[in-house]
Amino acid sequence: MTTKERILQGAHDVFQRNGFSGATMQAIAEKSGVNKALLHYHFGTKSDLFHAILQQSFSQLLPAVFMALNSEMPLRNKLQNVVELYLGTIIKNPELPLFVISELQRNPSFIRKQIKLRAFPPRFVQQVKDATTRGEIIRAEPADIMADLMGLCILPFVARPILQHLSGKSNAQYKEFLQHRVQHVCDVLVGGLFHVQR
Amino acid sequence: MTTKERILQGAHDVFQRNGFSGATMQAIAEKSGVNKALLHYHFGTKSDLFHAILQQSFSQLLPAVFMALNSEMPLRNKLQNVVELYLGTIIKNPELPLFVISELQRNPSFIRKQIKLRAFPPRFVQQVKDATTRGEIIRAEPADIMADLMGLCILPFVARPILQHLSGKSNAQYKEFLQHRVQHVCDVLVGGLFHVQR
DNA sequence: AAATGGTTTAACCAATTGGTCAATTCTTTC
DNA sequence: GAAAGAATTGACCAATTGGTTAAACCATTT
Repeated sequence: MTTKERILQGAHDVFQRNGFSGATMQAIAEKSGVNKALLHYHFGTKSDLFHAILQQSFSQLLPAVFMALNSEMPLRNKLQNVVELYLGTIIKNPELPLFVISELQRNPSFIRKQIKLRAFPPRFVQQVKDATTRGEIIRAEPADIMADLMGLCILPFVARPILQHLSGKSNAQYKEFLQHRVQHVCDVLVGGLFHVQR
Repeated sequence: MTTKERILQGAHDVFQRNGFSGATMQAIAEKSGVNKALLHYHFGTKSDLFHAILQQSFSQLLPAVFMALNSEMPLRNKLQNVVELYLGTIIKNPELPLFVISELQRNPSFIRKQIKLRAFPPRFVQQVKDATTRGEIIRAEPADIMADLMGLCILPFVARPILQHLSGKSNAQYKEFLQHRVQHVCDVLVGGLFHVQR
C-alpha cells in the first residue's frame, strides 16, 4: 500500500466520520501515520483532498445503481434487483449515504461541476412511462420512484441511532433487522407501486 | 423579540446550515446582531448553545408524529394521517431532518441523555402486531414501518440537490413535486403494507 | 561515492477558533 | 437621581487551524 493510498484511506475515514468542517488535516495525518505537510505535498489543499474523497464516495454509490436501472430487465424485477444492489453496497459501507448527502447539501455546486449523470436512465424512464399508461403501476414519475427507492434503503442507516434506540435492538439485532429489510423494501416498493392483477 | 430569542434564532440558522463543526460563535453573533461575548453570557459554551438548538429541533419533529401514532385511529388511516403531518412539518422546515440526523449520528450519546422517547408508541405497536396476525398487512415490525415512513418522507429533502439535478426540475417544479408527493407516499406506504381485499 | 530528484519531516506562520474579563451601558428599584 | 443589578461590549488570550519552507532523508543513476 503506497503512501498516497494510505493518505486517501485515512482521509476517507476522517472525512466520512466528521464531515469537511469537522475533519482536520492533523487528524488525517495521524490516521494515515504521516506528517501533516505530506498531505499538502501530495494533495494540495484540504478542499482538494476532500473533493477527491467526495468524488470517489459518490461514484461508489449511484453509477452502479444507474447502470442496473438502465438494463433491459422488466420493471418489476429491475426494482427488486436495484434494491438488492443498493442495499448491498450500503451495508458494506454504512456511513457512505449520510456523508455524501450532507456534504452535497452543504456544497451543492459540486454536483453541477463534477457529476456527469444529468438525468435518470432513459430505459428506466421509458419503462415507468409505459407502465403508467398501461395502468400497471400507480401514477408516478421516475423521480418519485427514485426517491422511494433511495429513501426506503438509506433511512435505517442514516437514522440508525434514533431507530435503534427506539426499537431497543442490540447491535446484533439491528444487523439482523437490516438483513431482513432487503426483502421488506422490495415488498413495499413493488407492492406499493404495482396494481394487483385481478 | 427578546435578545435571548434573537440569539436562539441566529444559532438555529447557523447551526442548521453548517452543523456543529461548521458553525462559529462569531457567525452566530453576527447573524443575531450581537456581540460574541453575549452568547457565552446567556448560553455558556458553544456545546451548551448547540444542545439547546438540537433539543428544540428534535422535539419539533418526532413528538407530534408519535402522538399521532398513538391515537386510536385504525392503522390505515393513521398512516395516512402521520404522513400528512410529518411531511407538512418538514415542508415548513426543510433543513430540519438532515440537521437532526447528521448531528445525532455524530453525537449519539445525545439520544440516550436527552431524548425521553424510549419505544414506539404502544398503540401503534399493538396495531401492527394485530394486523400482522390477522393477515391484513405483510409481515413487518414497527421499526420497519417507521423506517418506511420516515425514509419515504425525508428523502426528497435530504437528497434534494441530487434529485433535483437528476430530474432537471426548477425550484418551482420541485416544490410542486413535493406537494404531489404527500399522496404518492400514502399510496406506496398503504399499498405496499396492506394486502388487497379479495 | 557523488550527484540527482523525489519523498518526508520539524519548525514555523498568520489567521481563526472558543472563551474570558474588566469596563461600560442600560434598566430597575429605592 | 442615586444605587444596584443585569445586559452588552471591546480588548484580550491560549489553543488550534490550514498552509509554507528549508532542511533532511532515501533510492536511483552515473
